[in-house]
Amino acid sequence: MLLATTTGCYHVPTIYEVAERAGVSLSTVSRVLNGKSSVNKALKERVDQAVKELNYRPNSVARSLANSRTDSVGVLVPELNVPFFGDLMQAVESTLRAQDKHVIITVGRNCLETEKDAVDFLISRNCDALIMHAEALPDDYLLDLNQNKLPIALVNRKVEGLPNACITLDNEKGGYLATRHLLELGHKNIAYISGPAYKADACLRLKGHERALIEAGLSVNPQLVFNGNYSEEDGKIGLLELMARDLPFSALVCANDWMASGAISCARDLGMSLPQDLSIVGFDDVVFAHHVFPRLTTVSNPVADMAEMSAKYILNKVYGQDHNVQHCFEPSLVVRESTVNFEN
Amino acid sequence: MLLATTTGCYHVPTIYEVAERAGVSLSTVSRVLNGKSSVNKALKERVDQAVKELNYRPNSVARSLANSRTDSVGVLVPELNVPFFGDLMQAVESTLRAQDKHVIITVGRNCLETEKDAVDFLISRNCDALIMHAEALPDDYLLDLNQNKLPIALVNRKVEGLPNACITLDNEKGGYLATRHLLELGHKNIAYISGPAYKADACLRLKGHERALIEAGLSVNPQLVFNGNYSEEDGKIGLLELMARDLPFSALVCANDWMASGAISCARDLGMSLPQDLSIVGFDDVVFAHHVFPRLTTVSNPVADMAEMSAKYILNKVYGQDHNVQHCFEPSLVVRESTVNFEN
DNA sequence: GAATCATAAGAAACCGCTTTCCCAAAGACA
DNA sequence: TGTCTTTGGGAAAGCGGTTTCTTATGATTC
Repeated sequence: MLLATTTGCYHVPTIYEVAERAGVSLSTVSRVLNGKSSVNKALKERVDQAVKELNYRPNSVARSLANSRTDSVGVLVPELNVPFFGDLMQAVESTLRAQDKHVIITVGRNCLETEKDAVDFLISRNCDALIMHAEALPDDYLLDLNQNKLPIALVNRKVEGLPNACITLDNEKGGYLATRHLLELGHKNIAYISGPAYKADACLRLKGHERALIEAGLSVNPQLVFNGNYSEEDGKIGLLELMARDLPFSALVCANDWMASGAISCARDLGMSLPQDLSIVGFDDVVFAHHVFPRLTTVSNPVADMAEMSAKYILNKVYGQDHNVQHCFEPSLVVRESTVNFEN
Repeated sequence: MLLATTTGCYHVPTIYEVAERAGVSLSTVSRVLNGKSSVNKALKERVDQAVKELNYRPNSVARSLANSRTDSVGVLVPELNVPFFGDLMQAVESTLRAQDKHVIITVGRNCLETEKDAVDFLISRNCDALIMHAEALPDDYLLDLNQNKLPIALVNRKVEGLPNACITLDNEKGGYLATRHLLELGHKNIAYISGPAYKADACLRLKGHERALIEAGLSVNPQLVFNGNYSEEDGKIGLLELMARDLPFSALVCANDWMASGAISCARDLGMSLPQDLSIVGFDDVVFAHHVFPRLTTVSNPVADMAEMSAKYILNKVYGQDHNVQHCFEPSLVVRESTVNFEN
């Protein structure tokens, strides 16, 4: 408990008061607290005792000023109210807080200006490092940041020149798994709604899809691919467009769960019965994937693991800890009820 | 741009260097920067010029130490990866950041110990104030905090003795709206899956439900009420239990969307066709409410507005700003496809 | 027993900024 | 013109720690 004073305010004890109570100098107190230098056992005990009696807690601001470390890590995510990024933050926050670091979270909104703003803001708060899920910032910018001695970790993004900072998913394999699953169910005509072509993950997922087709001896037909922008709306538009092209397909891979959800709504609106008329696979396995009907078969994206790893990387890099760091993660297939054997 | 030095490191300019370059003392620079005291116009211009040339940014840590304000607000939410709290954080973060404050986010996990831990942590980071969606912390604890001169704002919670700090929803009205909607559709036998009885919002929602029934001249039958814990699982259990009681009901109100989603899955597993066999209303209108099938009719919870308001309250209270603060918010009905006229 | 060397604790500088205190210059007034 | 206020800027004292530098003490060596 803090000590009440007559003002009704609560006085926060300083290191001076601890030193006085313990009858030592404040440098000794500091040494005891940080344990970096050896201190006589008797003195140490007196200090510990005083700390306990006063319920002393070092002032984190003063400490930061003195050793130019804030014990804070800036986090940049596109949105806060999207479960995928929620998982990311959850993992980062708990990993760092367990080591007494804290996170300062900012939002980038997939917009270059907002992301730059956010990074400026984090820099102005003297963050020791940055963990980012950056969508719009160009590679050069990230390289610059890092060269300015601000350690960064990038989740879900690969930047040439920053091999260590990047924690990524094997997106190609994910795309491959999704399509191979459908092939194994007997589907031969598989449509694909991709993410935007300028995003590396979208390209890799598509590439994996194509590899699966080729391995199965099938041809890749660009007419069966639609380029969306990862939004629910584009799932709808994509399905309509693909159907308008008049090529038959019995299954559909969507490059994320949002588009899959949009496609499902759309299919139902068109009077199709799912999954019999159309098998659908998503990607990411976000929270709501099992809320959609039929429950979505999808590729899990271990974003929480990746986020935890990014935090560990920072703990190593900035705070001298020693965790094992894995840079590339494997996706896996989660089979639910939106895919079914091809019947014909 | 920062200035490169020969070490490859980047030197961050201090207020001394600004003063030197402008040919004034550092107190003058400080005065110009904070604008609290009048400064000769010519000097001010020289300082501004120097600031620009050096790309000077005040060190936030040193500033905090000197004026014992960190310009940071601690935020406590139960989970990060739940859209409802995502909305809350999004609103708080953007409102505060627009005023150059930052948020430090911590997670409480609906657990007393974790919540206390989180608050301790936030206090140790010298937050200027706390915004909380506290689930487990008792009222006394919150009163204590506030009396210790740490301003707090409570979202979605009413604590006697802290009338100003509480930003709440009219839950009673929400429960009323949900049930009245069903009554207007002709339903007479309406079951209810409640949240835990120890939560004030759950009780109020139930009370609203009962008021609607009474206003319609119907009786309140406790046999048609099940007490859940707001989890998806309890939506399932609740529906099964209610059906086992063998009283007919054509509609169901769930005290939140998660339980509604659970009930929907369960109903479908039981072979019911929705919404014909059972109309279901949720509460909160979380992101996935329109992903479930049938799309969920629910009561919207303006959590983002409430969160923004809590941030404004703190801006007023701690940072001397002057926003209008509204303490009680109104829910509204969102009609989708999970409710339908009672046919018989 | 004197000289050498660790070891540990205290004194003081420092981190970068705010703010009080003080004094000089300028304006107001008689 | 001389005194009294204002006004505005500089010097310096914190804010609460860390860390370097210095010195006192006791242990080790010859």
